[in-house]
Amino acid sequence: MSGRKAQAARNDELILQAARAVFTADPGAPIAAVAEKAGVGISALYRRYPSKEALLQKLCGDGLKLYIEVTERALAEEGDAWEAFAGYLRGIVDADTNSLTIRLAGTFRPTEELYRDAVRADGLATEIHRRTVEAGALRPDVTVADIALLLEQIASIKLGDEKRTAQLRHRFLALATDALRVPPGHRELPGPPPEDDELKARWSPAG
Amino acid sequence: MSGRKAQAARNDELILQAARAVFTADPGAPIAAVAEKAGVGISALYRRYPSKEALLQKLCGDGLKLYIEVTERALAEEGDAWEAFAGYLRGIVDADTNSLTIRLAGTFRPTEELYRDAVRADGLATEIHRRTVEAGALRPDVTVADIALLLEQIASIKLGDEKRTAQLRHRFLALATDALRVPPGHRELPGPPPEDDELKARWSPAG
DNA sequence: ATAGAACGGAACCGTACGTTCCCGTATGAT
DNA sequence: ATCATACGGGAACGTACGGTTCCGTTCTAT
Repeated sequence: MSGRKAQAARNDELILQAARAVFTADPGAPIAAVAEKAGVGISALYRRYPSKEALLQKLCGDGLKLYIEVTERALAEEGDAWEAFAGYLRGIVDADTNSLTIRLAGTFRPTEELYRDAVRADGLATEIHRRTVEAGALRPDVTVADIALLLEQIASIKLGDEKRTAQLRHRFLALATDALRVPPGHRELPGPPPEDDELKARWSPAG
Repeated sequence: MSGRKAQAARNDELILQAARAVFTADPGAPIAAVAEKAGVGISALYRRYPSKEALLQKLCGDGLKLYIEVTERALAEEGDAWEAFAGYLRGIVDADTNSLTIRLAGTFRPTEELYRDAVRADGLATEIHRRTVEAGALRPDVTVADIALLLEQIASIKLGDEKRTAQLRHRFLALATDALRVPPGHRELPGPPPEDDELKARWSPAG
């Protein structure tokens, strides 16, 4: 495969990577910025996606699938429950799906498929949380929603280039992790934990 | 004092409160939203501030002064060093100055006064950090910049109304606090801590 | 009554961005 | 070699948005 077909296939990937990078850095970025970053014209974008919304849905869907993948991998681990959980958290931070999936919330209408994947991701997160609590490794007053919100906070860190940002995120993840583990005696956490409804509400158009 | 003068004086305050509320909720909000929230016309705004930028500078300055006030109050405390520090963190979260001061970074040119206050705030934060570390209450591998970035993360939480948001922020502050205190044995934090330069870089127009 | 301060809000204008359209170009078949 | 065509580049279009200005109105003090 060469010539036009090859360029088209290469552009497919180029555009997705550029879009991911651009919108991760700035969720409100114009579509022209994506084209420029990808080194292609705007037509190349519109040939593949009928609108900006469609592109965002695609990116969000991919992010969600990656999230699911990482979580499933963590659930498959058989060793120490705490290590599996800590590795899961690191995996999510590395995958950096929260920056896109969540910061784009409310900027487009979720598709049916997106919704199904979100439910599945939710179920998996609940599962690994439950497993870790039951193993007595994760403090039981921390809910799944707490973890979700914690990961969002870490995703909110953005300083310097990509590499530095990742480094700092892992630094703060380590700090948070110290607080999550069961051994030491903790004070009771103030206030009720975040509810699923509260987190979901942000996906409605009037976010 | 009554009539027009009274309304003018009332509007001064009304406008500032509205501006704070609106820009805290959405740093990119239009100026018309402030006028509407304050229940006044746009003229009332432009009579007091020559431009949007001037209003933002005023808000930012006020936030910085409040930050300084809270920190000074914490430094004045004579009791347990850890309790003073924990109270300081809660005070900053309550004052909610980070939402404005930091999220507005780069959207306007900092004034000379703003710069001086920032330096002062920086000094005070360093002082209370140093004091707490020296008292052996705060883990020594956590820097002032770490604390600053941590407070930013907590300020990034925004869920439901103002009350609920404050509640959740305190919940996660409590979690983070558990990780900061000295007693338990921690793993070494990965990656170098954030540098002052990194944090300051965001204030340049090309943020 | 009248001058003038304070306002309300419509109108103006520049900008930014999603989308469309036209044209050049390289490809692959004839 | 030629040609029909798919593909992509990027200018151009239309629209929405938001900062700022401006004018008519209202209310106060004299």
